[in-house]
Amino acid sequence: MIYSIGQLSQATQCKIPTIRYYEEIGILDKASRSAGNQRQYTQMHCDRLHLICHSRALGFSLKEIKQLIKLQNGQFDGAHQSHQIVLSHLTDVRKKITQLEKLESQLLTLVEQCQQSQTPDCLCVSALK
Amino acid sequence: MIYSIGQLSQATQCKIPTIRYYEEIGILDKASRSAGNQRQYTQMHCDRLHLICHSRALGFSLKEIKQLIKLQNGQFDGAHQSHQIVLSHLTDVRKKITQLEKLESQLLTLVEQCQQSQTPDCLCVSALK
DNA sequence: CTACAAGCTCTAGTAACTAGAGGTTCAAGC
DNA sequence: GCTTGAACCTCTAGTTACTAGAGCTTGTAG
Repeated sequence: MIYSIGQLSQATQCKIPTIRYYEEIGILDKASRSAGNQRQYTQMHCDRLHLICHSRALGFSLKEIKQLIKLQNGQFDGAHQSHQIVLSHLTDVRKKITQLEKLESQLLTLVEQCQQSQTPDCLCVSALK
Repeated sequence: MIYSIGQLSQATQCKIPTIRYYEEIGILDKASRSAGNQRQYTQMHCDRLHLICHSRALGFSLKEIKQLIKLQNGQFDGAHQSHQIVLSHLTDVRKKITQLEKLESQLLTLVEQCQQSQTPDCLCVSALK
C-alpha cells in the first residue's frame, strides 16, 4: 500500500505539517515523490510514524526517539541502552509527578485562603507575593 | 534601596538575562538608567519580580502572570477573575498529574515486560510499536 | 591608572510544532 | 476535454520562555 500524506495522516492521527516536519528533521525517512512532486509513503513509513507518535504520547522527546530508533536498528548493546533511556524517562516522569503534587497542594492552599477571607479582594494574587 | 541588575538577580534568584527578557516583553517595568546606561531597579521592581518568579515556580505562564498583575492593579471585578485563573490552573495541574500517572504505569509495564523476557533484545523498543 | 568584574546590545539558538501565503496537482463530475 | 475544488507543495515566520555568545562599554578596587 502506498499512502499520500493525507492518508498517512489519517492512518496515524499525526497532523500533516507534523509529518513534513518529521521528515525535515530526519526522524522519518524521506518519502519518494510522484510525477507531480507529491510525497508517497510506504508501510515502513507508516510503522515508523506509529512508533514515533506512540513514543511522543509517552512523553519521549524527539531526540530520545531518534536514539531509540538508532539503537533498535543498530548495535548489539543497543538493547541495554534502550532500556536505560526508558528507565531514565520513567525517573523523570516520577519526578514531575512529585513536583506537580507539591504544586497542587500549594495552589489549593492559595484558593482556600482566598475563600475563607471575607474581604472583597482575591488573596490569590497577594498570596503569590 | 537601588539595585543593579546583578543585585536584583541575587535578591530574587532570577537570572540576569531573564530579567532583561522580562523587561523586554513588558512584564517587568523598564528600569531607569544610570549616567552610564546601566539599569537601576527600585524596591517595586524587586517585589514585582519576586511575584513573577514565585508564580512561574507555581507553573503559571507569563501570559497568565501578566493577566494576574493587570487584574491586581485594575478593575473591581479583578479579584473574581484572578480567582478563576488560579482555579483553572489548578485544574490543569490535576489533569497533568493524572496523565503522568497513566504514563508512569505504561512505562512500568514496558520495563517489566522487558525484564521478564529472556531474549537478548530489549522489548522496550519493540513494545513501543 | 590599570585591571577586571559587571554591565550593555544584538543576534541566533532551543523544542516541537503551528499558521499562513501563494502556488501546483489530482480526481471527480459534466 | 474542461472545470472546480480538495489536497498537495514550498517557504517564511510565529509560538514559549528562555539561554548563549560576540563584541563592546562602564564601574570599582587596589
